[in-house]
Amino acid sequence: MSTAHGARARARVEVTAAIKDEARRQLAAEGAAKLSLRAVARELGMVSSALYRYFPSRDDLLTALIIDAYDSLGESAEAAHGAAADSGPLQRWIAVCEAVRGWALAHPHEYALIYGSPVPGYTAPDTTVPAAARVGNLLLGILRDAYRGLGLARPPLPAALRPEAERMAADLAPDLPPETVTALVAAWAQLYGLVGFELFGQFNRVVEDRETFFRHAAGQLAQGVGLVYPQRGPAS
Amino acid sequence: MSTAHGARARARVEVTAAIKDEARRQLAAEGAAKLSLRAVARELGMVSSALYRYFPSRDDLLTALIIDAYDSLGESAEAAHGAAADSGPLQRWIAVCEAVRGWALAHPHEYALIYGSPVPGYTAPDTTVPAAARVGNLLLGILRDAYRGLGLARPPLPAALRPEAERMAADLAPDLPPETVTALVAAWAQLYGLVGFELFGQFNRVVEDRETFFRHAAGQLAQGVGLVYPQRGPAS
DNA sequence: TCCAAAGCAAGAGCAGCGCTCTCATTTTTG
DNA sequence: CAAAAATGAGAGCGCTGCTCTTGCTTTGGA
Repeated sequence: MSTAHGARARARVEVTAAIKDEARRQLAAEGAAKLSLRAVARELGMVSSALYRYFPSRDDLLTALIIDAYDSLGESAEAAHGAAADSGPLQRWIAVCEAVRGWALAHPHEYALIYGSPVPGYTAPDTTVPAAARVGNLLLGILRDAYRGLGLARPPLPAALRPEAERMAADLAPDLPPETVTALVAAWAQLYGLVGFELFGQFNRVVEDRETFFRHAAGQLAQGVGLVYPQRGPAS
Repeated sequence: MSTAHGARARARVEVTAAIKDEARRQLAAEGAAKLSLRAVARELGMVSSALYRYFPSRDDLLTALIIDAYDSLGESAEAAHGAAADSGPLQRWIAVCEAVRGWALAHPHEYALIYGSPVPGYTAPDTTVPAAARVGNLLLGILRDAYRGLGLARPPLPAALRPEAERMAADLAPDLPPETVTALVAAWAQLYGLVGFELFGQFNRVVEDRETFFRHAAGQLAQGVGLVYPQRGPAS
């Protein structure tokens, strides 16, 4: 159905892909701010106006790149998780965290695109949500496995936060304790704080051995979500 | 000396301030990417080329705004810390964290400017370092007080990280244990992860009661640096 | 099979941008 | 008081995102 509509449709997906490829190259080389539709068109041997047949605006091109970046990051994390499938939850947690960091260091501009300052006036369409959730779901899965296996330590929860914690748990993982889900959301944000600080230069002149530092911090995050010092989990 | 050089020098600082004020207004209104020298000049009733007598480039204007933003954030944090001066270290820690979050929510574009994706090709000059360090120094001071008073729990440190931890401690706070300094650096990055995720929309459809969530998370960070469950500190 | 409809590339053009250069005017300084 | 420095205005260069019109090609129904 999607590939049957003749030469024209096939050419369209090819050109679309070529535009995204060239845009990604410019993004990696110069950053999102210097991504220019005209430059992309020039490099592809087309005139700039022709490009608008494929992406109605520069922001739409960026949106496409954002979704691809989320997916690329998600794939990296999932691959790392798969490679550590035989290890314990703590090792898999750390493997995923390190995959996120590794991908970010390898694709700094794409990371900045998805986790840095949002483009002004630009709000990510709902299309990006599933791709953006992949890493979170991966971490959630690790916690689920651990919860059903060895059990999870349950970080204490202040009374004021309990309603919100139960709401989040109902939304994200009804089979996990609210304490765990809340701790995961916090750890998730904190993970990106660590990666972002390293990537955006905030660790310059502060942290030198960043690899070791990050591995340790990832382990601390794991402890925060109850992955360390496991105890028998209470009945769900 | 600095104000004595006649009307021209006085006019210069006034015009410089006016430019920065107008630029800050546009920054708050539209974000850094849409900050235009021409628009600033237009609003000030001058021609765009005249503006280059005060800021040699758009990036230099941004640098000035960055330093101001760091200082504004630092002042907010210090004020909050001062207001909580009579409270215990944990309360002061949380007060500073909440001040950071509050400032970020009140000045989202300025926060994005200093803690979001760096401007492409732009590397912050060393001028920004002291201003950028103010919040960190504040948190460090809280830990120092606690360490000298009730004492701090000392988070465990893996052997692989010990050399780096000792180096960081020697650089940042030779009077504090390496475990504490390492934990602080991590908590510092994680704090900005939490703030950034909320600010940049990553918590949309995930966290609703963000105030309560953040307060809890800040308390968890405090625990991570040893501020909770204080025990008699060992000899320094 | 033919023809209207739709898809597409190209070019010209608009308004805006950062930035540079020149020129006249004003203030400061030796 | 004259030389030097600072300042503002204007024109202009090359770039940007984006729109509109003009022809050409592919497509799908009669």
